[in-house]
Formats: sequence, structure tokens, C-alpha cells
Amino acid sequence: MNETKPRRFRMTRQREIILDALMRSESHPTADELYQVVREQIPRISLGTIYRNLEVLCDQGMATKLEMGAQRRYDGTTHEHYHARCLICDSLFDIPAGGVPSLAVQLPPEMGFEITNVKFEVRGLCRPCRGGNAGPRTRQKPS
Amino acid sequence: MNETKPRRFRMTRQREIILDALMRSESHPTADELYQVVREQIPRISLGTIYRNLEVLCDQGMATKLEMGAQRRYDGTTHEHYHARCLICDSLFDIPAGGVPSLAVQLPPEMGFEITNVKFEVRGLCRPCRGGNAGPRTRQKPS
DNA sequence: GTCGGTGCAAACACTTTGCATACCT
DNA sequence: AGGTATGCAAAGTGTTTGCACCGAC
Repeated sequence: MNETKPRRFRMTRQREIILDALMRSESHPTADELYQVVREQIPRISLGTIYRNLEVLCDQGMATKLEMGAQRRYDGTTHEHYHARCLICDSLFDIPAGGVPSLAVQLPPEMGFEITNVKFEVRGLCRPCRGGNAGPRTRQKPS
Repeated sequence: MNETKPRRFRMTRQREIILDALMRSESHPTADELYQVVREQIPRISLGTIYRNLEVLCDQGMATKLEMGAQRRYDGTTHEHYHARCLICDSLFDIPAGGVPSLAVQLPPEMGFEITNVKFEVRGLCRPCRGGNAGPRTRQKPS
């Protein structure tokens, strides 16, 4: 019972061209940027198709979605510190200073990139969401 | 010439309560979450005011905006790697493996947080935006 | 009194979804 | 033939903005 149906994957022209455009791109395009590119080959393609296919391709492990958070969050503090985010309830927890190793990054000089700061976030499961007895909650406040 | 006008900052009841709610919060609230809280004290406050004030408070350095990107980006590759983002043109560049130190994080056990993965991003200026002769561009593609 | 801030509502930008049709396999 | 995928358009979400009134300084 409760079996997830196989849901078969079909490689269509649209899907193929979207994936190709995505893999060919040196940058990390937005859905709309892909839309503009793909439209050169399939003028009548719709933006909805782009979104749907990106979703499917990510599910299939053929692509990755960056910047998960669609909603902006604010922080009352100003000093630099890092966060741990729960994958289930999406809560953010501060990571105490010292918990993070030196984040000294060495970029190859030929890259020509000048580092201003680094952003670092730990993803995982918070205590309440791990604990089995109450089950995972949604939008619960970190303690 | 071209002097930016002083634009003086005024501490209003709304602003004070929003800031207070933000600083008091242990989590990192969204604008809407703050709206719900602040509404208990100022029932007629509008969501627009929340957004406007958060913007101002961040400008004043009294708060911080997390998760800058409002727009989602996709990546044609699957293997885990890290990115460098340009603060001016917002381009994303891959960081070659080996450029990043071990990201072994030690969270205090009493935190009870189980790490699944870490997200890491370098911020700074890319070569084209650093180079003075052409000046910074917007939305330029990383080479 | 002045000029910035507020409430309200409409406008925006990005993403998701319902539906009838089209197309793989 | 059967079940996905597509195009289109409308609906959803989160954020920004125009405007007339209000209020801090």
C-alpha cells in the first residue's frame, strides 16, 4: 500500500533543448534566461514549460536548483556569523562562533576574482524535526 | 555637484516596534512573520510599511537582509561544487575543486542539529567588474 | 510648518497550476 | 491507446510603489 507510482520520464524535444541550453551555459541561468535562449529554437515554447521541465530535471538529478529560499529573511544583528538551516521546518539557527573552521578560500589567481566576503550555511535537521515522538513540524520557531 | 542629499532618518513608533520585534526574535523572520507580530501592537500597520522599514533599517546598518537572491538559478551539473558570485554583475562562477578548504563544521552537540550538507558561496568582484577601463557591466556572462 | 512616514490598494516580478490539445512510446 | 507533456492563460506569492493624509522634528 501507499506505493509511489513509477511515473515514467519522457525525453521530449523541449526537455532535451532546455537541458542542452542549461548544460551549455557557462553561467547559472534563471528560468527566464533559459526561456530566451530556448525560444530561438522553439519559438512557441511557454515559460510554464521551462519551469515544469526544470523541476523535473532537478528531480531526475540532471540539474540542480540553486538559491532555494524564495522568501527573504531578516536578521536583527549586524556582526558576521553563520547559520544552520533545517531542511524540514526551514528554521534558521545561529552557529556559535568557533564552530566554523577557517573559511580561508584560495581561488586560482588567473580567475581574477577579488573576494569580499564568504557566505556559509549548514543544512540539515534540527532537534525537534529529528525527534520522532512529535514528528516534524512546519514553521516551528527555533528555541 | 551630484551630492547625495542627507535624507534624515526619523524614528517612528512603527519603525521602533519593527526593529524591536526583529531584535527580539530568536529566529530570522520573514517580512510577513514580522507583520504578524507587529500587528499585535499596531493592528492597522501595513505590510508595505514593514518592507519599507526593513529596507531603511538595513540601509542604516541596524539590520541585515539574508538570502539576497529573489530569483532562482539553475545549474546543469550535479556534482557538489561551490560558487563565487560577483556583487556588481551578479554572475556566478564555479570555484575549482581544491580551492575550498575542508568545510568540516563542528556544531556543539547540545544544539542537536544533524548536518546534511553545507552551502558555501564566495562574494566579491569578478575580473571584468574590477577592471577599470570598461567599467562594471550589468548581467554580463562570466567567461 | 516641513518633509519624511504611513495606510491602502494597485502594480510588479517570479512561479505555479488548470485545462484542453498534442505527442511519445 | 494511454498517459505524459505542452501551450496558454489565469491564479498565486512575495515585494514594490503611487498617492493622499498623518505625524516627528
